Amino acid sequence: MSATGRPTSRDVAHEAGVSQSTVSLVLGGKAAGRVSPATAQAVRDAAERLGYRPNLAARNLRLGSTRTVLLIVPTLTAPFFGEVYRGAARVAAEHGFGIVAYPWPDDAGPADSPFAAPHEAIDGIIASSLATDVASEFRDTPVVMLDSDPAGDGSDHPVPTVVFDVANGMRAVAAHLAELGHRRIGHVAASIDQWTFHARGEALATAVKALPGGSYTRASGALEVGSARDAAGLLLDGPDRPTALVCDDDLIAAGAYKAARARGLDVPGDLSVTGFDDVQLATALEPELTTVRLPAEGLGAEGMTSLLALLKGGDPRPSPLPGELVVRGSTARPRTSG
Amino acid sequence: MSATGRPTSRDVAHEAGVSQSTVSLVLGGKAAGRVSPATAQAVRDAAERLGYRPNLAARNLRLGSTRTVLLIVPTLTAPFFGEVYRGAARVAAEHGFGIVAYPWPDDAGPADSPFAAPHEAIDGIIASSLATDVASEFRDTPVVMLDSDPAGDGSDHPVPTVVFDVANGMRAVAAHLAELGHRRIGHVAASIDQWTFHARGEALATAVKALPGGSYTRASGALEVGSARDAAGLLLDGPDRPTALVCDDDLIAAGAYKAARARGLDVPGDLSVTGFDDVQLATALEPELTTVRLPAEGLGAEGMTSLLALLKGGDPRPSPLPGELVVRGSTARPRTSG
DNA sequence: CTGAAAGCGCTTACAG
DNA sequence: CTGAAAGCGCTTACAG
Repeated sequence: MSATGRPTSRDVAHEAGVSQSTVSLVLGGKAAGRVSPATAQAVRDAAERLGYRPNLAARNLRLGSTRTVLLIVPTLTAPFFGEVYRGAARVAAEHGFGIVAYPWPDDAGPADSPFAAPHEAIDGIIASSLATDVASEFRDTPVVMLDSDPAGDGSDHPVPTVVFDVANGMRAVAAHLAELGHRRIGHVAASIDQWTFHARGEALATAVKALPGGSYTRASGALEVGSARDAAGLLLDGPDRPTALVCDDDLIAAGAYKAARARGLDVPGDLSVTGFDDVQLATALEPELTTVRLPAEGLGAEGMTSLLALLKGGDPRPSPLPGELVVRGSTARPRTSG
Repeated sequence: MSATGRPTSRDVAHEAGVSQSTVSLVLGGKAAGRVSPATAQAVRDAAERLGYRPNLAARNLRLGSTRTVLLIVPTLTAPFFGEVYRGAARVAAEHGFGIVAYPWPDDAGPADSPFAAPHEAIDGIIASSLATDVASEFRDTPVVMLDSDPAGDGSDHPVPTVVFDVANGMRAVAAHLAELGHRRIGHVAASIDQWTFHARGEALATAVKALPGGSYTRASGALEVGSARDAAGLLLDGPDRPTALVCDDDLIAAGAYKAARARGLDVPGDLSVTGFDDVQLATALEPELTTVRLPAEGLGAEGMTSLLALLKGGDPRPSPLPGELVVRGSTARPRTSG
């Protein structure tokens, strides 16, 4: 056995009384028709006795591939990214790949790029909800972007990008509110410079303004309850108070609830509120939140599928993933319909 | 340049007109006093021109260490684990280690153990909130457990374990409620077989029963809003309705809010409610939730510190991390004090 | 100050 | 059916 105490394939070979290459063949599953069943069994027994596990660094070096993909997310602290991971991991597992999650740049503390980290031994990258220009940091590593501007950074080397069809989701929200009779619609926006929020805002403004008698007002704040409450308050205290508040995100909707309650407004009696994403919070709130469910797991799965295609030399062009309006208790006809 | 297109240290050597070992010395930061500044600079320039990045599989194989630690968590979909990751990653980065997150067994889909995955090339494992007996799966890989039974599985080979002092947290909740005048206290428990929930329940029951006139009732449900609402409802509909509901978790408290509202009970006027964890939801609720803040980031940091000690051959015995009672709007004197 | 060489533990042609 | 050998790209004594 080696000095470190960890057995190698040589140790197994010695134990089984065969050559090291035979061990490799057997344990690599390439023994069929090349090694006698008895020998193969002896090798497996020896490996078992010694508690042998192959050294992956050696295998990776030899094969020039790690069958591992790095999933870069802005934070692990949002449930959304856990679902993205799950979807990517499922597809990866079906193809013998593993996924490693890497929060960057936020959670990691000292601004170390993924390539300062030891996980560099990877075949490809899925980057979620990051600015498009980070793709250039990855040099020649194949990369797929998630939830980013599909138009890319305008470079001549477009990166495959999987997005939600958030515009359509916002149009569904606007249509739902319009059907209930709402015309004065306030938008509590996230003041975050990300493609998805720009797309949400644009789609909503366009849809509301296209409504006969539609009026669109807007205030924005950080993606955080207190800030969202203040932004919603601005809209509620302004002239021509909106009868409905469309929020860029479920957490922002929680802030809108607080602003409403602080002013003695009942949701949905006096004010309808909608969210976006449909995270767990949406059903924890009272009343439960009308929102747009985004298939986060599907995003991860589609991202991994595209990356696999890319690794095979293909040129994937993923289509946007549709969201789904989920109507719950936070929307109703406006008291003074008009 | 190699056939794969990725430059190696040989390529850099050739470009710079030096030997491969000199390249390794320079780029490995071991050139001081051994390589002339001019040569060193030539090497760095050549590496830059070629876009050279070292092959980590080769380095790992040579060094026998990956300086990478696997963080195993039951799910990535809870914000709690994101914070654990952040704490562990911070300490790891300070020591030149990287952290790789691995959800297991839940999120990964097909029940593949961490050792079926390609990430096996690791130096150690931090396992959070898993059953203690999984530690035996890891054979000779150094492992530290987080948020698990500190007594271990009773084997002769105890695993270093970092926990929160949840018992003390529950005692603080009980003391807070007792001081407000509550005596009939209901416990909405999580029906999950994990050390932390057993410890929470035991500490609360003991503390309440020690109160003069104290009465403890209990109902349990899954860690999910609807199930928590039903469990809380059971307690509220029973004889001698409790004046306060102590919940095992913030999400369960959201369920308790719903049960109260469904019965026309005001929180905190008619019913005080407390949570545990202090996740984002706690301040998104209305009223904001009195709860116990658990230092999740500290748990990750302490776990990594213990693992580093273990890797150095030490015998770490981490102490429990204290929680902190955070009093907000969901607790008040009972209407009929006594 | 610099280079030739050994070797980490695998996989896979190749020879027998 | 089995084994000897090359080589993946590094790091690090060792020799000069």
